[in-house]
Amino acid sequence: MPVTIYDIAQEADVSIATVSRAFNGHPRVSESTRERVFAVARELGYEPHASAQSLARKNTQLISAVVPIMTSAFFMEVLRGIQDRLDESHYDLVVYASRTLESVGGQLARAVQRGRADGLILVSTPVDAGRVRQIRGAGQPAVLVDAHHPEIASVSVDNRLGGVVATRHLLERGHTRIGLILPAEASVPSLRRKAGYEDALAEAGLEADPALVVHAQWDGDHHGYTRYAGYRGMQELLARFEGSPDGPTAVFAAADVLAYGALRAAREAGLRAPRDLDVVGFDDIEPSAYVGLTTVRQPMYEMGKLATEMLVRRLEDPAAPPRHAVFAPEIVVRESTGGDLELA
Amino acid sequence: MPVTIYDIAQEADVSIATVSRAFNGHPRVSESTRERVFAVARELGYEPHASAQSLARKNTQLISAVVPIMTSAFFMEVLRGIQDRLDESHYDLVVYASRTLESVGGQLARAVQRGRADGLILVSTPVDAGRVRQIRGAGQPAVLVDAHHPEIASVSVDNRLGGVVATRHLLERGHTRIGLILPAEASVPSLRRKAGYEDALAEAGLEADPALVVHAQWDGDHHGYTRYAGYRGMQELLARFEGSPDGPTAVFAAADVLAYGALRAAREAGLRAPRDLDVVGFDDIEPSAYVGLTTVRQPMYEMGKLATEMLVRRLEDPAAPPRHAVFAPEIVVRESTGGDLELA
DNA sequence: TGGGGGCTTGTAAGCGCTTACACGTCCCCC
DNA sequence: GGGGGACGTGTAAGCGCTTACAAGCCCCCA
Repeated sequence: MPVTIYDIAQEADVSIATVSRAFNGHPRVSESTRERVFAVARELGYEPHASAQSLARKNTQLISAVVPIMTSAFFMEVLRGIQDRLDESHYDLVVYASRTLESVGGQLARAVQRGRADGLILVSTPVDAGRVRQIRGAGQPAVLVDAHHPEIASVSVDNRLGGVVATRHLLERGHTRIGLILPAEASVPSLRRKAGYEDALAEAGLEADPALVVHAQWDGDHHGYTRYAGYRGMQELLARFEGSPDGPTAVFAAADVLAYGALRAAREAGLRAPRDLDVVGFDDIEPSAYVGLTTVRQPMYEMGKLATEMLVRRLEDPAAPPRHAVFAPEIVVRESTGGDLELA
Repeated sequence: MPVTIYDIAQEADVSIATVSRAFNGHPRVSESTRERVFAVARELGYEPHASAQSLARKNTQLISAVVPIMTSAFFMEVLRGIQDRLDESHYDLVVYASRTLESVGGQLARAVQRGRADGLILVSTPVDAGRVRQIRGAGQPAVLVDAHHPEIASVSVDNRLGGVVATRHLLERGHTRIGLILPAEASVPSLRRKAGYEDALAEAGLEADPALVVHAQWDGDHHGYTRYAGYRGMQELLARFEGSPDGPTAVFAAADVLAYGALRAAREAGLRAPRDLDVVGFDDIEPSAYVGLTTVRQPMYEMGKLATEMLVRRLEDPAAPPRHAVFAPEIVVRESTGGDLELA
C-alpha cells in the first residue's frame, strides 16, 4: 500500500494539515514537529502524490512543449535550453512532438487540456487566429519559439537580417550570381530570409533574378525541410543554367538541411565547395560543424532557455506582459565558403 | 470560470455520474442522454480536468522518459520511436533530459514520483541495485533502452556483435592493424564493443595489440562521447606510431561522435578516409549519413518504438512478464571505408 | 396480475492533498 | 491580573473527477 499523508499524520501524532504544512515549508510549524514529521516520512518512505497536489493546488508543475519533429536537430538544441532552465525550477517537461504540421492541432489540444500543464512552449509552429483562441482558452501562459504573433510572447531570430547577412557574406566574396534554395512550402521564416536575400542584393545594386530562386521540391516530409529537397533544388538550379555562363557561383540555402542536399547535388555534378561554388546555410544545427558548412546561426539553445525563462516568469507573475525577443543571427564562416576548418 | 462536470450535469439535467459515464463511453448510458450531454459539453466547451481524472482513476496517462543528454542525436531517434508509438495510445510523454549521468538520480526520482506518471522509459542509463530499488519502489513498469538489467525489461543492441561486425568489415578490406578508439569512461556498451573487436581479431588469427587501443581523453562532457575526445584519441593513436611502419591503417571508433573527431584529426595529419585510412563508427546517428561515415547501425527508432510497445503492453496487462529484446546491429558501408555516396 | 430481470440513472463515498478559519496556549505589558 | 498578540495546530471544506451501490422504471412471462 502506498503511504499517504494520513499514515504520516497518524504515526507522527499530528493532523494531516500539519504534515502538509511541514512538507510545504509553511513557517508556522514548530521545529520539533517538523523534524518528527520528516523523520516519520523518511522512515515510511512517504512522497506526496503529484496528481493530488495538482488537484488541490490547481497547478501541475508541468510545462508542455509542442514541436514539429521536422525541426529535429533544431529542436534538440531548443530542448536543451528549455531543460537547462527548467532544471532550476520545479517544473517538468511534457513533450508533444508532432510528426506533421497538420497533427500539431491535435497535439496542441492535448497539451492545453485543463489540468494537464501550467504553461506552453510552442516551437516552430505557425499560429493563426484559431490557434490563438485555443491557447488563450486554455488559460495558460504561452511562449512561441521561432514563430511570432502579436498577442503571444515569443522568441525568434531576425530572419530577414539573417538573409541579409548570408547574402552579404557571399557578395563580399565577390559573387554576383547567387542562387537561393527555399523549401517548397513557403513558411514565414523562409519568406523573411528570402526578403533579406533580396534586400542585400538591392543594397549592392544588384537585381534579383527569379531564375536563381528555386522552391525545392517537396517530398511530403518535414514540410520541405529535407536533404532530399535541397538535393533536388540544387539539381534544378543547375539544370536551369546548363551550358549557360550565367549560372550561380554561390548558393544560399534557407536551411542547413537543404544545404546538405545541395552540397551533395553539387558534388555529383562535379562541383566542390568552396572550390567551384560557395554554399551558405541557415540554422547552424550540429552536423553543420562536422561538414564544414558556412551558415547563419540561430542561437537555438539560448532561444529555448529564454523562452522558458519568460514562461516561468509569467507563471510566477501572471500580470507580467508578454514580451517579444528577437535575436540577431550571426554568420559562422566555415569551409563551404573558404573558411577554416574547425577544431572540435 | 472553467466549466466542470457539474456545469454540464446541471445544464443537461442529469447527474455528474451520468456525464462522467457518457464521456468515458460507459455502455449503460442511453443514446439520447449521451447526445444531450455531448451537445451541452460542446456548447460550454467542457473538457475533463486531467489532474482530477488522474486522482480518481489512479493513473496519469503520462509516461516518463529519462535520458542523459549526452546521447542527443541518439536520443532524438529513440524519442521519435517513442512518440510514434505513443501517438497510437492515450499517453503523453514527460521528458527528463539530465545533463550528466550524476544528475540522472535526481531526474529519476522526479520521474517516479507517486502520481506523476504511469510508466518509465530509461534510455542509455546504467542501472545498479539502488536504481532498481528506486524503480520498483515506484511501482510503475519500466523499460530500459540501450541498457540491461535482468530484473527490468529492456531493449538493446548486441554491442559485442556490433564490435565483431565493424572489425570484420575492416578485416575484409585487408586491414590487420586496426585501431580502436573508446571513450575514456568505460561504459558497459563500449566494453562489449571492445570485446567484439577482440573476438573478431582472434577469429582472424590476429592478436590484439594494446598499443592500438586508446581511451579517448575525457574533457568532462558527455562522459567522453564527444568529437573532441575522438579528435584527441586519434591524435594520440597517430603519435604512438609516429615514424613507425606498424601504425593503424584503419580505425574503429566505438561511437560516431568519436569517429567524427577522429576523421578530423586524421585529416589534419594529412590522412584522408578512405584513401589513407579506413574509419568505422558505431550508432549511425543522423550526421553520419552526411559525412559518409561507415558505421554500425543501432536501430534507434525501432528501439524506442519497441520499448514503448512493451511498456504500453505492460500497462494494459500488469501481469505480462518483462522481456529483453536484443537487436542485431548492421553495418552501413559508406565513403569512409570506400563505400558509395548516398543519395539522400 | 404479480414478480423478476434488464436498463438507465442518481446518490454518495472516495482519490490524497491544500488551506481558510478557528481554537487553545503561552507570554508580555500595562 | 487581565487583555492582546503571536504562535502552533486541528477541523473541515473543498479541488473535479470515478464508481460501487442502490433505486426506479419498464417489459415480459407465468
